[in-house]
Amino acid sequence: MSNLGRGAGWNKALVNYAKTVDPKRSLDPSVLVACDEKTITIRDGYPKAKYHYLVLPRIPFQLEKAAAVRDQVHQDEQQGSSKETLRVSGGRLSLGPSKSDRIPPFHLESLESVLASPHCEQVFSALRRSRDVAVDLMRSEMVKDRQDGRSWDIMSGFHAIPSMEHVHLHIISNDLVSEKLKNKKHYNSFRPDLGFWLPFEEVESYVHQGLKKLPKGKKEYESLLKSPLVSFRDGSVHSNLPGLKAHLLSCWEGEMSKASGGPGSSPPPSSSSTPPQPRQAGDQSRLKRKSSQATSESEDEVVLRLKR
DNA sequence: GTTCTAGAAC
DNA sequence: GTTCTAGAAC
Ligand SMILES: Nc1ncnc2c1ncn2[C@@H]1O[C@H](COP(=O)(O)O)[C@@H](O)[C@H]1O
Repeated sequence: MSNLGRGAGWNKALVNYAKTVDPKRSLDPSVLVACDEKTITIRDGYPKAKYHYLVLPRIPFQLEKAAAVRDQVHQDEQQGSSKETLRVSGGRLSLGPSKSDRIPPFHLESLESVLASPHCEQVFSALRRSRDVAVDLMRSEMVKDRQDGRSWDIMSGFHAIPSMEHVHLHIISNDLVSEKLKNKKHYNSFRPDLGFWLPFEEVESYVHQGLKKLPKGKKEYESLLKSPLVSFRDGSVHSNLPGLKAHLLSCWEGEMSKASGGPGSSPPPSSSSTPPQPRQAGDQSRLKRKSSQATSESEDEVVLRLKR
């Protein structure tokens, strides 16, 4: 388990987390945020903002039987199979969990494979539940960490083309202020207004519409990562990363110091953001300036301890 | 000379 | 994905 960052197997780290049998026992509390029957939420190992979690469907992922039959019906309809086949698969007699009641692990390899899976509704249903929990936990953590008890926008979404194996939902504070944000690809992959970042609700709506793949192709998404360094805050263009990072820090500090609507006031807990309209390079705006462990029976077992 | 980017890693 | 670092850019 030594080659986490570099070397062969670097892209398997999240699969290992997803396979954890007893996360509360075997994962360090500094890593584990929460878990339930279907998902596990961890802290991102290289956070690209002040707060950054990952929600992973667990392996094995147990299917709800009634829903699994619906999945099968849906799949059969799409494939035009006979009702005879449907009766056999849907009417199978079985008692208790069995291997055939689990999502085949390869369906969970990536966002693309989840979308293509007949079980994507169940995966997204579990992700939504855990997303909501994770956002609440992150907000609590923000409040706890600040003397003034403020919190700010939290985004949840996917990278259109992920690098790490196993589908993972990013939950990330919308500041993008982090020492670990080191290159253009990092920034553009989380820029909410570019198109590589896919808000959770957007992908969820694809699932509900029955769309089985993303609207754009791989090459198209990848080309977005090479876009110039445009601030998601005000559309300003930056000629290098250190300059952009200084700008992002000052924007966040500004947001934190401006007058608020009162004690405890914070932005609505929406997880998407509405960015400003991109501004044309060359106009007169600022350009290129140098530089508590839950007990066993709860639905969502919250592991993150919130100190008062 | 220092800062910054971007490609190799067996 | 990360780390390391050569050499481009300033
Ligand atoms: N060993 C690791 N442990 C925890 N998180 C990781 C690890 N390696 C990479 N990550 C994170 O996994 C995420 C993968 O992002 P992506 O595949 O681009 O959606 C990134 O945010 C990384 O910081």
